[in-house]
Amino acid sequence: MEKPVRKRGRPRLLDREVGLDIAARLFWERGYEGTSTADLTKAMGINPPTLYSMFGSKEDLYRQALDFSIARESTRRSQILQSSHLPAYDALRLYLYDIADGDTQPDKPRGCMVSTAVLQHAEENASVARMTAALREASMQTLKARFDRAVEEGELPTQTDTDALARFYGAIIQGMSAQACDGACNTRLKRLIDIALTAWPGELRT
Amino acid sequence: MEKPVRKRGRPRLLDREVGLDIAARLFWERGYEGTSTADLTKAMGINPPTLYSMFGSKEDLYRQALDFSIARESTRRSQILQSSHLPAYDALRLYLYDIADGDTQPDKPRGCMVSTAVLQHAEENASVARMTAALREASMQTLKARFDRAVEEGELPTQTDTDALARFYGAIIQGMSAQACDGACNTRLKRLIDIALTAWPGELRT
DNA sequence: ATAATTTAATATGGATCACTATTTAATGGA
DNA sequence: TCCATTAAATAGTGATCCATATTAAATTAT
Repeated sequence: MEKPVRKRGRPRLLDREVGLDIAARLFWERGYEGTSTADLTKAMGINPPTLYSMFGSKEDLYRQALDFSIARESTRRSQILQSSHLPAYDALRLYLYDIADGDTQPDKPRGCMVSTAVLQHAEENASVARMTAALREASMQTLKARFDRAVEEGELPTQTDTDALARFYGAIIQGMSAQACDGACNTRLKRLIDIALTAWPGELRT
Repeated sequence: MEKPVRKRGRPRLLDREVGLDIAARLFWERGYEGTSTADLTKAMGINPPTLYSMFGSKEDLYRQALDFSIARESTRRSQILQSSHLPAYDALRLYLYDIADGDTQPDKPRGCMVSTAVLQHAEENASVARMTAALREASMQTLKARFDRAVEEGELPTQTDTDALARFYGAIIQGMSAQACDGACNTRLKRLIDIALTAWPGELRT
């Protein structure tokens, strides 16, 4: 961790990560198409040219904001899910609870930022939609990998369709996120999770 | 059914219901914000003033297109769900399968048109979002009412939290619709449903 | 035929969209 | 001090957004 050596030239008024955090929140609340560059520059307190020199384009900024948010919070969630000393069932439960609770910041929207992002979209935004779809697919594969491990470790029946099971709990995350958009509180989301967990096909070693 | 008595004046080139069907499909694929009035007029083969004289505004058209689609297809689905000679479990299964299959028309998108509509949105579209959220809530209440009946008829335990159960299967529909947007086929959606049905807390009289 | 009625087409309005060419300001180094 | 460097601010760009005032066309009634 270097001390930020001041380069020569005019100093930046906006920290890059602060900007990404603001952008991520706006995109999360309003969606990609519902967030204008004017919204973004206003929220960041900068002028349009600054936004474009820092982040490239609206689409580039969206990618960077997603990467930044995922890197920051998905790391914790992945650790919960992959934790080697937790049975798969408990890891899944804590993983889902974490999504229901959302960030520690109270004004931050609950649910998952990518699970319902850019589902319907204008043709011109197809590339953005492909990106979010790929992130969702990756999330499904992460769940599947954990379930495959559970099969190997005898926590799930050997004939378990782990792919289908991953897409089922992926659907739960997507449904939770949709209902969070509609204002559902986290206790309500956790009731939803509790029901979803009764579909767990393996033994419960809790 | 009256024969369409020709009124005097220039005849319409576009049938109202044909226009609503075209609009519904576009809004479904691209979302409310992702569909422009230019997209709509082009697809209907009309000019902007015709669209506004027939439907009022973009938002009015969206409401009418949703009402039209719901009236046409939700009637069948409601009949499946409310069918008096079907156990609640089977009614629910057929109801969900119907959503997974989508319309008979092959090019029509699968999933539910409202379950993931206008979740994130610009502030200026808040009223549209409130409408779709209200439709989703109504759909949840429809499920809950069916489950309440199932409790009365002894198909579900008396202590069943029917509200939570309705929101769980509502989440399934939302997750299905999201995955359908990402290209999931109906057999994959049905596998998802089959897992969700294992969370059914009552007896299976099938 | 002419009028009355209804709808369609032309042409465009103001606002906002994502984005940028140019100029100005603020720093460190020589 | 003066320059090189870096970033911010000004002031827009053409395109597209939703919507409409006005005119032209197509029909029935008289």
